[in-house]
Amino acid sequence: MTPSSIPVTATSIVDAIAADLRTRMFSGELTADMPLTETDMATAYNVARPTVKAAIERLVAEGLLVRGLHKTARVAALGPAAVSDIYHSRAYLESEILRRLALMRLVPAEAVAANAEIGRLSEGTPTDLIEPDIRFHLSLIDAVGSDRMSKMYRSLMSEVRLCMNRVQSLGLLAPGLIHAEHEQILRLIAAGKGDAAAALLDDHLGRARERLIKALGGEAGPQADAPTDLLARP
Amino acid sequence: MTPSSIPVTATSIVDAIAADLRTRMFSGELTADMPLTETDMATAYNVARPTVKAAIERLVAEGLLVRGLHKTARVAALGPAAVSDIYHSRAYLESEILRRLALMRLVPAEAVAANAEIGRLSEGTPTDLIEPDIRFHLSLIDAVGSDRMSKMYRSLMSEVRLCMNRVQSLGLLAPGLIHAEHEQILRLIAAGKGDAAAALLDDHLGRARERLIKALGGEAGPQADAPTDLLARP
DNA sequence: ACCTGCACACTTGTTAGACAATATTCAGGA
DNA sequence: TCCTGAATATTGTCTAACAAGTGTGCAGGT
Repeated sequence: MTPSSIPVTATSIVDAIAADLRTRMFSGELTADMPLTETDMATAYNVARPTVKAAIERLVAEGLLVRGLHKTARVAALGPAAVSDIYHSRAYLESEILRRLALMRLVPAEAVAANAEIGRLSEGTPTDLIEPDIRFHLSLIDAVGSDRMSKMYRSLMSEVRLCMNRVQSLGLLAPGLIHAEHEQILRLIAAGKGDAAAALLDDHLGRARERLIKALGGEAGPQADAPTDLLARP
Repeated sequence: MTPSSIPVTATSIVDAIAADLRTRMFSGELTADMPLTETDMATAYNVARPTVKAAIERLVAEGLLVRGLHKTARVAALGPAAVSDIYHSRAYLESEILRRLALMRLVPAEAVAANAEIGRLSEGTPTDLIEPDIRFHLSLIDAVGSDRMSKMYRSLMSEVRLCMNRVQSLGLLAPGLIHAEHEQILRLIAAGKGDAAAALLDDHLGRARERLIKALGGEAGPQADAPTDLLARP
């Protein structure tokens, strides 16, 4: 009796609620700083309070929600400092990955496919770009086959998505330019030029970071975080 | 009224139990594959079952415990494949960090102090080396000032500690050699030679990984994981 | 007008007990 | 021997409740 290739998904209620909250946060239905009271959510989902409590605690561990002792959980309001940290971390992880891929001349097919999808987008569709862009970067990480690296990068990307829902309407993404830069990165990997690929990715993510910070700052977000930038690149 | 520099620590029972379990796992009191039944732990800690349940779920999220649906949680048994993944991930994160530090010629004082502590150890004290060694590597990561990078690396190091309790008695660590390699890494950072520092760290962690895998394999650990190695370094 | 202190409502932390669903174990039969 | 099925153990979830902490608003005094 050979098992089917599609794995059976035994999912608990807590998993389901956490997943639903995630998608609702990514879709922008749950905006930053919105309070998520346990009793309210318990009635809304028709489950007991401990159940939603577990789901909330899981999302807090992921960094998507924030809460203090005896305080109600809120959707994480990622300020400029947090966005800076997230994108710098992305650069740290992914640039090293590019060096390793370049050593092996390994260009993941999934990355090529995702970037081709970006190339087919017209210039006027900013939001549709997010998903294939995430797939592009994730496929590079996944290509090295490290479960932990993939998990860490996915965690960073979930925070990115949380920011993105606030700037979805802004046309700050240029599909053509991004497509070209992605292709250049893949070319450098294929040529074994790890240093150049890492440097280009640094610029690529650095510009995205600056655009995102500017977009978030323009809406007068929470300036509570220390605005001190991380290490400067020469 | 300026707040004191030491932050107030409001800790819940769940936090305390999770912390206690962590230290007991690191100390080797809780060995690999040891089952942690919720009811047993509830009576042992004199708390209700949901409380220990929350603590268990937190440790599962950290990767220190593993559990399936309706199955009792067990201390993670990190096999050769997991150790390989952990150390490769460490190398990915830390080598990129070394490049950034080298660009700024930034040698963290804490790293110097930790390595000096290693230097003062005699050759015959293997277990005392673990703590300052961890401090050395953590201080390098912390020096870039990224909360997320620090958190991710700390997560990896907690898994390392989980392995270490199984090979504590083995004298597979040579303080003199490790001290010398650490000092060489710091020298390369001070000289701005990021590539060389990253390469040396790769060797440093690579050898530690091989020794650890050999030590774990010698005790006939769970060979369940796929033994396929990750990307080879040329 | 401003600050202090207190009572109140709201929310979370934790407990107790219970039932359902699933895993594991072990005994019995083909 | 191997498979089947019941009994046990353990977890998932719920209900109800109390304890403890946070924040708010109001009264009172300076």
